[in-house]
Amino acid sequence: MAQPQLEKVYDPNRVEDKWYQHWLDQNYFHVEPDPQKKPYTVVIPPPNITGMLTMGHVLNNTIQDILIRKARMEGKQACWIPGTDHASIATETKVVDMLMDQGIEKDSLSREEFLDHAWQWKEKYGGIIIQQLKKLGCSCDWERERFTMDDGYTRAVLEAFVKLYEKGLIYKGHRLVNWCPVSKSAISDEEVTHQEVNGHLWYLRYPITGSDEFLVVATTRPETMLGDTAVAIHPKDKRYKHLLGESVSLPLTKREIPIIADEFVDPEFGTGCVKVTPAHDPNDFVIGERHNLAFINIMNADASLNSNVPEKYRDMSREDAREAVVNDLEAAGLLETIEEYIHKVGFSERGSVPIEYYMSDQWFLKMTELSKPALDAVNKGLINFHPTHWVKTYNHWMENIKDWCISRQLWWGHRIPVWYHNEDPKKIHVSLDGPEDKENWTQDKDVLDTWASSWLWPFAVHQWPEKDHDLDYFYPTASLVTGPDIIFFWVARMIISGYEFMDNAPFKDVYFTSILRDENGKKFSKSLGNSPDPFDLFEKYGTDAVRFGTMLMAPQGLDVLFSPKRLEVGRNFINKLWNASRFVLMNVEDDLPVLDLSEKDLNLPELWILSRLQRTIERVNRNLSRFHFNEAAKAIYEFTWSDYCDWYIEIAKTHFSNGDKSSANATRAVTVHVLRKIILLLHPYAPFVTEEIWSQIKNEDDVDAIISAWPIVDENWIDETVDPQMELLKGVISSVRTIRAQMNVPPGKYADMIVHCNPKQKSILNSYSTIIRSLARIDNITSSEGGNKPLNSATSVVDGMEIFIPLEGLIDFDLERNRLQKRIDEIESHLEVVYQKLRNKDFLKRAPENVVEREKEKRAEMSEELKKMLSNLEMIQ
RNA sequence: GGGCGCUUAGCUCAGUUGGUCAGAGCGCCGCCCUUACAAGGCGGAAGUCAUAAGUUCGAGUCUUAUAGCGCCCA
Repeated sequence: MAQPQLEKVYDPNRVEDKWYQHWLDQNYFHVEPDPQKKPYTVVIPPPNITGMLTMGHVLNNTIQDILIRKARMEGKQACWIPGTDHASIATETKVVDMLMDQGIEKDSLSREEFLDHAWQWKEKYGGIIIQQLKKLGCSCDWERERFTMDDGYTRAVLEAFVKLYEKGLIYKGHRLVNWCPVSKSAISDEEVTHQEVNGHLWYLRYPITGSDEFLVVATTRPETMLGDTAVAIHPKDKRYKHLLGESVSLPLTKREIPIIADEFVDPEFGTGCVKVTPAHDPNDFVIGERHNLAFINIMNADASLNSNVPEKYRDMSREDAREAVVNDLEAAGLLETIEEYIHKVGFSERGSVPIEYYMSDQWFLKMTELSKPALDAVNKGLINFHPTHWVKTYNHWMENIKDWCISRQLWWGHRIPVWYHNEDPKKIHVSLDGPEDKENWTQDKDVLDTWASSWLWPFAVHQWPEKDHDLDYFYPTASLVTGPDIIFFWVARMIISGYEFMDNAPFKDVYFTSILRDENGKKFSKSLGNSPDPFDLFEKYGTDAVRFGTMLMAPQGLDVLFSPKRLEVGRNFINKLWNASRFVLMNVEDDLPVLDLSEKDLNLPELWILSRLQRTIERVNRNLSRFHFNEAAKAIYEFTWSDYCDWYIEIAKTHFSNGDKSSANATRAVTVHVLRKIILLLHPYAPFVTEEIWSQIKNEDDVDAIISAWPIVDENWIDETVDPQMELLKGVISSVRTIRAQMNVPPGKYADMIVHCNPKQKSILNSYSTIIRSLARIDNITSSEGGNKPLNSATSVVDGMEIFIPLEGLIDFDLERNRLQKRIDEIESHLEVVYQKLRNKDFLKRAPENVVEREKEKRAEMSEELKKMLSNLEMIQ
């Protein structure tokens, strides 16, 4: 026997970096177009350069790695294109904070100076997450790494803008937009999240001009009253109808504002009178346009109040202004009452503060026409969502799509390629390189929304819009793996841009991952601090275990309650596999058996495990092809642990020790063969440990696991007849073990077994008696077709066979009676169900024949077992 | 208000097109350091498949309603 070449416990730290470096050295991850081979492309959802690896990234990128590694093993040109995105708002915020720490105000810098700092920051920190993806084992084609602000990519982004502008799809508008006071920029509808907050409803009295009376309006935002330009009532509201055409005197200001009627007003809300602030509320904006009201912007970019409000309130923050306004109104006796009020407030996703609605000049992209081919593609099945239920969400958004505000008041990003003539700003120039006489023009100060660059990702990672061999070969991509939280931000828009610019879908399948939550169901988030650091987990369990464990616990389409404890399953499995491999290596001769299995005369356990292996390969492939990663993982897990380790290897031990060289060698060959297939099936999930084990068990001239041929089903090894035979063997062994355990037979004591069975069963038992003796700890096996039942025995019935274990002196008859009675009750209740079906004439008439047949068999089998159990019980009464 | 999803063992979840006596991991109970693995082995206990009705010969699975929970959109 060879010495074990593997350590007793798997040590991930010893092998992970070694193999990753080896793969890089061999350049396995890089591919070039090869017309002889099929491409399989995945583009990474580019992580943000400010980002650090989270468990969400682990989940997402492990899945992509699984797809890519499998495709590579299948001999495809598997290309996983990595990269990062520049994240305008997030990065600019980081850089501004960093400068602040150095005592530098952003406003004191020129745009160029600021961008210098930003690029420096990017060089320093922007690559961290890429390094982290390498630790995770991602087999990306690093030679193709892209960044959304690379020169080439930038050209693509600007080119797309110009093309859309020239088609008349981009326009500039003075509109009310979502405004983030922290970033001091517009943000898109998708970047606003609505949350319920406990607020108040303030009832304010507005004096009616020329009267002693008041009109009372209710508002959640009293400070905005400084920008009111009307009070509105419902046209049919009898309470107020007589006031139409009158005006009120707006408190705290000296302005007279009209009382108007508008259908939009809900007479049930508050008093039925609403204040109208057209420059700060989307509904009021519409009313303002309808009634030609004044639009008074009362805020600065940071949401402090501007010079359009009375001096007293100028430069106050909106929070301070609210307090001051309420106090002053109260002092003036104009505050009627305050109610507790729960309402939804829009928050800036980045700034985590309530957004403002803010009037400003912004660039918009018309979406309605653009979205049509993308909507069709998904509904016609040209693009498949997994799970499919996301289609409805997609459709709903696409069918109600609004124009996209693509400008951002930031410096870090793609500067909008629009120039205004210095003499006449109405004259504009839109092009990639700008006007020739640049000195007469001024470029737009704003940059584009980051998503307006990443929506081009599947083709802009190549040389688009240049003619490009790589683009031709690698586009469209195969699958996209991403979180459902960015279905609108990114997925929908990529599909739109794919059809607009490439006239083709960017991918065929979209897999939406689970959302990870903690044990209490809270979404992992930075602000809650409930997100585990993946590197702690890699350290504790090993990267493969984290990958495999995560895949095992991530169901399709549902959220995952993640807990590090659940990764123990993964770690234990990796360790189990490791030790099984150790065992195999300890039991093969110095040179591994090179055997042509088809020439061997194999025994039942060998035929069985090979047949089970085919079923497992089939199950893994089927589930991977339908993106059920957890079920494929489970198939590998169950086969390896339950079939291979618990049964086959235990059986193999008896062959290794019983001296028959030819059968031992056949067993060795099968043992190694099956293990190799397991290793290859598992490789995409757990690349490091499998490559390590593979290096020990492969044939000398075999290539590395990462490029070995992916296992496919070999029909020759599927044998329908071996399963029932093996089940018989396993059933006998299990049932003896159960008797032993329940009768407290000491593990070291071997018992005898007497079996009453049919000739066929007898033949199986005789052929494999060594196995039974070893696994069930039996001395002598006596089998006959019937005869006297041995006394003082524990009994059980397996597949019609009666098993007797004589336990003179050891048997506790009370225990045994209870045991038998319990089983009898069980059979009787099941049998009753079967009888009910078979008594039902409709069942006999309408159910398919094989189903009826099966019920009849069950009736026969269970009646037989019941009869035997009853008579055995009788014996010990 | 509209949409989507979920409810199966103490916990976390599987469960293909309706048809084995409903499964796994963790936890729990008993025995075992059996020369790959105690991160292990063997055995065991544990479920009215949320509730109600319907379709069907037959429902965890299909339909409808109800309740509870979660998410998205307005």
